[in-house]
Amino acid sequence: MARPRLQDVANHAGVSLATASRVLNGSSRQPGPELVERVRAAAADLGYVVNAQAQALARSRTGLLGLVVQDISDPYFSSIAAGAQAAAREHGRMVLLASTERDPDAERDAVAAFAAHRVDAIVVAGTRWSPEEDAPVATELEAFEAGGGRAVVVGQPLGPARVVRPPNAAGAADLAAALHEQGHRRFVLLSAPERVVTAQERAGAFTDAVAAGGGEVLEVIEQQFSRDGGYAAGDRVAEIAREAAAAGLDAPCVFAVTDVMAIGLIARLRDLDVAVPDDVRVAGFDDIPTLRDHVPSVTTVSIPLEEMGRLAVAAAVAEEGAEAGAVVGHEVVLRESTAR
Amino acid sequence: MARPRLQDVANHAGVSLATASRVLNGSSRQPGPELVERVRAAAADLGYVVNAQAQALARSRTGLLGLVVQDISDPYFSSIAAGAQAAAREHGRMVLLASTERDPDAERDAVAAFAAHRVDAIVVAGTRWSPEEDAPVATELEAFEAGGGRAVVVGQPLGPARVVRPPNAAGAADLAAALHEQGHRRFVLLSAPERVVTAQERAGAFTDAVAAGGGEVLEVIEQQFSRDGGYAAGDRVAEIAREAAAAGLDAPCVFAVTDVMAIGLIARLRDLDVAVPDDVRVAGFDDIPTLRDHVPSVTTVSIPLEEMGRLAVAAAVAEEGAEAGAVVGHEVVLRESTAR
DNA sequence: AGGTAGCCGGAATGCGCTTTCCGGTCCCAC
DNA sequence: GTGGGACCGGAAAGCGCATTCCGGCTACCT
Repeated sequence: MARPRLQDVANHAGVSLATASRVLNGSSRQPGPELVERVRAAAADLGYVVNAQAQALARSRTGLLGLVVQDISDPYFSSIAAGAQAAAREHGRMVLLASTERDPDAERDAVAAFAAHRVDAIVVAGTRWSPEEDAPVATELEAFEAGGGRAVVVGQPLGPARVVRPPNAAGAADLAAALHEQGHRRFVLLSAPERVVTAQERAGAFTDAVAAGGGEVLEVIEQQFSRDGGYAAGDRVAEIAREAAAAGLDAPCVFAVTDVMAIGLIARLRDLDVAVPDDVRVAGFDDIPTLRDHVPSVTTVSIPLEEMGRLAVAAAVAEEGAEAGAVVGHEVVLRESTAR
Repeated sequence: MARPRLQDVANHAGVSLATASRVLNGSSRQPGPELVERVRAAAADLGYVVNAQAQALARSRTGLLGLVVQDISDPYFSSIAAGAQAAAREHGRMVLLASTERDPDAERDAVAAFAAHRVDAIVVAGTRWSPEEDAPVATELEAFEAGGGRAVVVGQPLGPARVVRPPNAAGAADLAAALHEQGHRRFVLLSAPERVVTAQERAGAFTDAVAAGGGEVLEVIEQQFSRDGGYAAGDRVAEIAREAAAAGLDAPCVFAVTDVMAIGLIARLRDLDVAVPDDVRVAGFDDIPTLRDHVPSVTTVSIPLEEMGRLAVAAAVAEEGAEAGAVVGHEVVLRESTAR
């Protein structure tokens, strides 16, 4: 028993294919009420399920939305994905997902695969890399838009894509100002390799703001952009803290460019019996959901992850005339980890 | 400039449509090397991108995999999704994602939408509900398999689907045994409404094992199957703990049927100045990634979430002959939260 | 040398649906 | 009573591709 086709429904209802199509698939032109009824009944009778593939081919619109994230199991991305998914559902779109394990090549492959599936729009979420590494994805997106698709990126500009920008610079600057307000002056920067643009944006703005406030960045530690990177930085941070204590100086304040690094760092410091915030202060960035129940509670910059996902989808499905970029707010949240 | 079609490539290369198709789309029949070269060059020249929709229609296979989860921002599901995504990529499949906000109706809608998109297989991850609530999804899956698709569920049996079963009963029993071994005898069960089958499986097996060991379940608290549910249970747990202390009894041990509830509970207990594990012990279930850095570290049952996602995809893409269900291991992990 | 098996390209069909166009009705206005 | 809109149902032409035949060759076997 093969799946019934629209033609079968039409036959069963004693109408033409065109009429059946108009009844069942949201055409602007609706046949007379009696026929509508007959077609509906026939469809129900046969258990007809429309073939979206065939529809897409005929309409040359798929109603599909491609979402590329760098690691779907990372709370940063799964929050964005949740927002995007919800918005897509509201707009009647389906989401094709790709998780790239933070590999720019996989990012390009994902975009290419989405293009092959003729998704109506592609959302790429996550930090940009070096211009060389970004180039292939950018080219792919270029081709995609040339073919009539729309590209949106959550992060930094990439090729022709519209941009939803996390408030990296503003957030980091405000964080620096708030910490200054609290009396912190001696900072350590826990950042990521230069190619990670998000880390650079946050670190750069933080450094500038610290300098402007008359503070000092004692050292920049460069580590992986992950929980384990933060953990790995723990030993060096512990040393710095001990030197400060020995010299009778104020405990240093570490700005980890992302919450997951801050969490990893604190875990290592705990292993090493370095107290937070007594021996060293720690601040992060993102305010990921799991941070809420962390001990000690962690100072961070809260950014609306789900909303960013929603905004990206909104930009992706918006009518031609719609605006280009979206700005989102942020909020510095001071918690125990930087208490004096 | 419209997108080039295969026909354009064929013309440009001076060959027939059939030949171009055979060259570019992994046909078993490969034309002569000279033609292959010409077609390749023409495709590159024109920037040809195959139309997966048209392919799907012609082949009547889409290469799509539908993944239904109950909340993509929940680490339980995002871990499963990560495994599923990785496996899908290895198998050359694309993933269509739906997140249902734990609504059985949305679950059914998602399955129906996937069926309309003619995905080759559907994976539904998450606890089952009451038989009445499950029925619509089950019916939908039934129809889907009748139409030639394959259904896999991660959780409990549902309609005709193959099952990847989390070791709920075995894990909970082993946890009870391990806690008994540690000397715990007085337990409190923090469970979820009866309709949440996963919670019932864990709670049931735990209760049985406690009874078998000569322990006692003092009380069953029923709350939402979420972090906030755990938080809400905090007040009652605190009371129980205080009564125990007043009566000079051993501090009770709470088994929260999922880690996120355990985390919420501990958060509330901290607010109330009830010490874990001194005043009350807490154990969870799942060993979600974020648990690693929780303070106090939490006793739990570790289950291989990513692997479950992979297994589900493997079952979904397996050849006809392949086996039905998959079993996964588990491991009780004793940590500070239940230390005596 | 004759015959046949095996290849190779290409024409043509069809996957399931949307949509344009067309001819036919009905009704209203003049 | 007639002409003209407005509407309505259906035939047919694609949407872009895979794949089945089919006719023509070559190479090999006898």
